[in-house]
Amino acid sequence: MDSFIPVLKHTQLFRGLGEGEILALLKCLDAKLRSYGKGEYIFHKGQFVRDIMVLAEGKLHIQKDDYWGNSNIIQTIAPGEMFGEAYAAPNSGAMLNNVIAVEESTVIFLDAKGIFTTCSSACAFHSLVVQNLFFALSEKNRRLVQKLGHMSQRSTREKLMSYLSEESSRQNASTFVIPFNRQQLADFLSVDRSAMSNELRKMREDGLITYEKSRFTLIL
Amino acid sequence: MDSFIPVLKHTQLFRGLGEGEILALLKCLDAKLRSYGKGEYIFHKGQFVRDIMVLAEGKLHIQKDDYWGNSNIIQTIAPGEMFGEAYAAPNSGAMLNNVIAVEESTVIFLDAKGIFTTCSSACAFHSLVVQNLFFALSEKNRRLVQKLGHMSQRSTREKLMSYLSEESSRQNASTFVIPFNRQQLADFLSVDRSAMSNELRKMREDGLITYEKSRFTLIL
DNA sequence: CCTCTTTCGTTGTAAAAACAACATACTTGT
DNA sequence: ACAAGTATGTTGTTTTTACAACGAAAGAGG
Repeated sequence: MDSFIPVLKHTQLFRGLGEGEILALLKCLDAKLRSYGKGEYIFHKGQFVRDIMVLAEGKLHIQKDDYWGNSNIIQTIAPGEMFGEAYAAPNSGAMLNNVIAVEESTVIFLDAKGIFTTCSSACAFHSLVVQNLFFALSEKNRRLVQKLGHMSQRSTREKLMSYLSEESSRQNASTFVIPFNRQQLADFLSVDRSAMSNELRKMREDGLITYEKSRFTLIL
Repeated sequence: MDSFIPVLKHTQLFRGLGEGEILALLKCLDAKLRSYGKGEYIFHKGQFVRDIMVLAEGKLHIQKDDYWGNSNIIQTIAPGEMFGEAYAAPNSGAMLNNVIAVEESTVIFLDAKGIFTTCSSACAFHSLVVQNLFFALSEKNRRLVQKLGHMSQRSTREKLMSYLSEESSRQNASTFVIPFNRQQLADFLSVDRSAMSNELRKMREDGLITYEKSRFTLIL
């Protein structure tokens, strides 16, 4: 566990805290580690969760899968990122999505109720953590709205342009790498993979973009 | 302003606080009132906001409008509900959507930075407000994910079923009234109104639903 | 009560997406 | 290096959606 302190130090949740404070907090929050293999489920839809999780290493997808096998990737989680905060509040109900490891991953579990109750060991930094948590959730919120912005586009091409534009401005470069393969990008945008592949080709023919694998360049 | 205290008492933000405490907080947070006519904009996309707003009366839509005149209703706001919390954090960037009054409405503005800094008048309940804020944001988060669930459905029929099912279970009744007219529902689900109307008829013919205006009944 | 405006349903057509099927390229493990 | 499995691109067909146009119904205001 201690080996992940350097990672934790740079997470949104523990921003502004020293190593000693983090160590104390981990105790307060009854931190637990668990590892997952590629393709393994961290959570199934319908499960009840009262922990807040931080990804220590690897890569996760939060996704909604339907009866017919269609997936929709709600969000990707990179090391240092948090997930499940939206379920930390009491009366949050069951989880609405699946959480899956897309690579070998290690997850840190923190007891959520410890965050809202002042702990015995007099952690004065609790309020800072709550504030950090709030900021993180607020950022996630804005990201969800961004994604809704892509999904609300009517055509596949518009969805792609919306997503690629955002990614370009987020990475502040006209050439950038996206964290998806084709199937995953299609799942993320909720479109058919082959149709999307086709549309990408047309967009390239129309001189809007060039690409190779997951590296895209927006033209003009 | 004082006339809205009873409303505020039952908001998520001020849950658990007495009237006196709310009154003190309103002072702390430099509360301001403003009224809007039907169709008037509360915020335009691109604006910077550092306030948290509570709707005192009326009805609002948070929506994304594109260049070609398509709207996408991200969320509807009812009296007592809060909006803009996702922009309360510093470095939140500009607002991504428009906020529009769909009826005559009154909005309360609260200075966000007052919430995170301890105030001079020693409001001990600040931490409770922060916690309330967190819970509210977390619920909004889950609602956004729900909406993403509808939008990720491939066909109009599936989108409708997804939305109507949720609304039915949320209102805990097989017959229920939705807060949209046809155009608004179409905007909410990001589909064409006439095509949606058509699909609704087919669904009725197929014995899945009945409806009249905004009152729907799920069959079986 | 009448007129003007908005909402809702209906239809036909053109465009787009889903789907299925397959070829090719690329990975991974052995 | 090989084989098996996975990812990507391509194409044709079927289904669905967007769009446009219009008439009927409902509502608002004088």
